[in-house]
Amino acid sequence: MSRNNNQDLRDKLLQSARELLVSKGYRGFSLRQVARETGVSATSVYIYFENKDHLIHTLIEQSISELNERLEKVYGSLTDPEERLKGFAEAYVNYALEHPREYQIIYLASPEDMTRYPKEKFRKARRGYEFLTDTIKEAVRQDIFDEPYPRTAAYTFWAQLHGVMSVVLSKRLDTRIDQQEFIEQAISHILHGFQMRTALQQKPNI
Amino acid sequence: MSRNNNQDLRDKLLQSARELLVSKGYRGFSLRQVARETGVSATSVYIYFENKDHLIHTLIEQSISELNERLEKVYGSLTDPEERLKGFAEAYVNYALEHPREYQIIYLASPEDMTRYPKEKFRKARRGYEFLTDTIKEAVRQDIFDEPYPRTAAYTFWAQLHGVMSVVLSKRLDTRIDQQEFIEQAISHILHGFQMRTALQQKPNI
Amino acid sequence: MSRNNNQDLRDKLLQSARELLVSKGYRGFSLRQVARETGVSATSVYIYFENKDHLIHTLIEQSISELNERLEKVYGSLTDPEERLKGFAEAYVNYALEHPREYQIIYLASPEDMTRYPKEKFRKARRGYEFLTDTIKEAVRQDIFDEPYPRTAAYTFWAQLHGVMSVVLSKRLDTRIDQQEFIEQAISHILHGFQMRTALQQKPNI
Amino acid sequence: MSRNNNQDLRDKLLQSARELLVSKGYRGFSLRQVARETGVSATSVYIYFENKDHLIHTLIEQSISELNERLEKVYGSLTDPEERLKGFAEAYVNYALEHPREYQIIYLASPEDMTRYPKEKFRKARRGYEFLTDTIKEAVRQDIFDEPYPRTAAYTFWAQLHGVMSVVLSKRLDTRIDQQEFIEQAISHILHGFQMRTALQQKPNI
DNA sequence: TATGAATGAGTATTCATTCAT
DNA sequence: CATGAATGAATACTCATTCAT
Repeated sequence: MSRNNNQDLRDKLLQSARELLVSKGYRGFSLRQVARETGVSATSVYIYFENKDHLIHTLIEQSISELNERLEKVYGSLTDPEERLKGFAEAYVNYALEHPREYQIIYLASPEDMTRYPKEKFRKARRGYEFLTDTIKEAVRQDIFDEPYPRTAAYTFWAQLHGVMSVVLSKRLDTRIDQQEFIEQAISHILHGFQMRTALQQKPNI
Repeated sequence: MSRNNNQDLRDKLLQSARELLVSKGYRGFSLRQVARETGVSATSVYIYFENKDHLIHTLIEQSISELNERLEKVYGSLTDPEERLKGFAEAYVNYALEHPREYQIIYLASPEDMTRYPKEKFRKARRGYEFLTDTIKEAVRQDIFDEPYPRTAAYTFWAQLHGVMSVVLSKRLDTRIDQQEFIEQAISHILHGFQMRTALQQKPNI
Repeated sequence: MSRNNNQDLRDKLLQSARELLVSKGYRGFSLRQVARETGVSATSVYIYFENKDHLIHTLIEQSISELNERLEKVYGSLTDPEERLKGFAEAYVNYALEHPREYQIIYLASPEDMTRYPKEKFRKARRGYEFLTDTIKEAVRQDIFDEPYPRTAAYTFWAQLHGVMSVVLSKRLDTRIDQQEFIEQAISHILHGFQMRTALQQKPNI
Repeated sequence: MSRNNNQDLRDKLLQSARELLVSKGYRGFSLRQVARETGVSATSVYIYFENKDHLIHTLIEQSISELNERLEKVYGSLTDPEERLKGFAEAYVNYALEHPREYQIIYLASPEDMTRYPKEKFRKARRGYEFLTDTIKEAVRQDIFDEPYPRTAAYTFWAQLHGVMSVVLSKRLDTRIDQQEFIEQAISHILHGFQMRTALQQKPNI
């Protein structure tokens, strides 16, 4: 019971933190604000989190886990490499659209900033890349793609998607452009960028 | 002479600000820090910049202008759409690599955050997109690309590149991946993503 | 015990604030000064008062309450309107003389300045006027005074007294004038100003 | 010519200062503000005024002079003591109503605050009291009033008027009270307070 | 006469964190 | 588990004033 309550408060704190972190930005974020929002004393936050960075780190980890879970689901439900890749792209985009706060938190702090916390935790984030790398490797094995460095390609894929969602969520998109259309076009471009490398290189051979 | 001195200090302040803004992030950035770093009283900053936002805005504007100039140079020196597009990508990437601080500043603040400064200035940033849009339109005219929405495609292109350089500069890249290789691969993917859309759609026709 | 300590510090802060507010004026008054004077960190003030205005407002309210209490006591202990009025004048003057700081604080900020705090609280100040108005009304009923607008007359009475004490406390009085004598004369004038209006108008009738 | 220009700028500065001083209050008042408002550099103010206090002092002196002039005019145009006193009251009130800013400036700083400037200048302010004292003395001589201490009575008169106008200008008047009515009543009370003292004391004699 | 540059001091306020309870 | 008290450090910004030009 008490366990439950504690967990509750911890979760409430994380929830408030999430909201503040993205709504008010890194600048407007403070433990005091989090405590105030949660209706608890500022000191109480320290019962659940060592310090500010620890709280933020927890937030980042949670978001990364959730995103990874989505990618894992795709990985488990599809087998064709091309379909999987498309599935990854869609899962990624949907997560960003459905949980913009959480998504943005993932990219909030770079490893550099997080001096106070172990880099080891950042490794965990790489699980998502493994699904991607694995899929690309499989595609190469099946002669669908021609990627000499699958891991590099996986990072490429991820980076391109990130760029797209980053532009969308930071509201930097030209008002004359339809968001939905933009995302679809982008995914289409990115996927075809992979497929076609093979085609391109075959072209001259013909 | 005195002119020179004044300009000097202003520039020095901007320089310090640039460094702090990216190294310490939006959080650790403060006018006092800038002043301290420049070896000048905190008050002096206000002689050259109305307030914090004004200083930051100047920084952003400078960076955007410089990047745009580079793109313009490419636009002026190349005529073939595909080559131009490649040139844009390379210019973009090179700017980001040569001036990582300036590059990151461009994406530091979203229009949302900059409440104190005119949105009109953000429009200026769009000049780069015009070069891109123009080039893609030309490619479509020459039947090289098949893009129904050139402007959307331009944003797509830009967003992908941004994602790539963002990953590079925030040091999020897996240590086992060679940065140079990663960037080249990424550019290659992005460019081919454009070219091949035509090829793809022709494929079934064969 | 701890209760006591807290209340103690709060009171000490209010005390220092009172002194500074009147001695240095609205200008020289600052929370930091208050803290310094109280021998406490500047931040500590914010534990007891939301902000500067809140502290000042508390000060004003306290003074008004105390003055009103004195008037109420007079109201309760005397019944004859003329004697009551004289009692009011004396109570008012004595309060100003005994608690010059508190008295001056009452008139420090006009409703205009206090933008951050509810006007509703200013209404509280009017309780004193009610005693006056009531007394004048009673005098009119008893045919002692001939005041067509008792409320207006109450404000008149109050304003005249305020002018007198204001001159005394701001040390604007000519050095050749005895303060005690000045106050007595003034009260006498003010009271007779009320009584005599009736007399004056009766005169011609004779 | 240049003389003229200089005088112009000095006057403009005083004008801006007057406006700021009362509109924004003592707190919002600053030399920089004055300079800004006048469209001149902050440093320029120091050409015409030694420092902030000197500027403010000049303002106070000017206002006092103007008020005294009005009283002097009344003194010169009326001879009957009672009429003169009434004339003084009306002149005083009218000046406060027509030039609220200037009027309030007179009472802005008490001698205590003006540490940086000679008390001697405050003596000048007393000229107004002399007209009053003189008039009361004359009334006593003509057996109209019975004031043992004419100078004290003069200060009494002045203080009451000040209280009245102070309440009006600081907007402390109850909204249900008509300002015009209030002022008239107040003047009437104050004047009768003088007249009637004689009457009162005669009364018992009858 | 007028100004731009520069500064030290000061202001309100917020924050992360510690400590005793 | 939870909190109130307390603080040192920091921040943006404003100001009065001086100085060299």
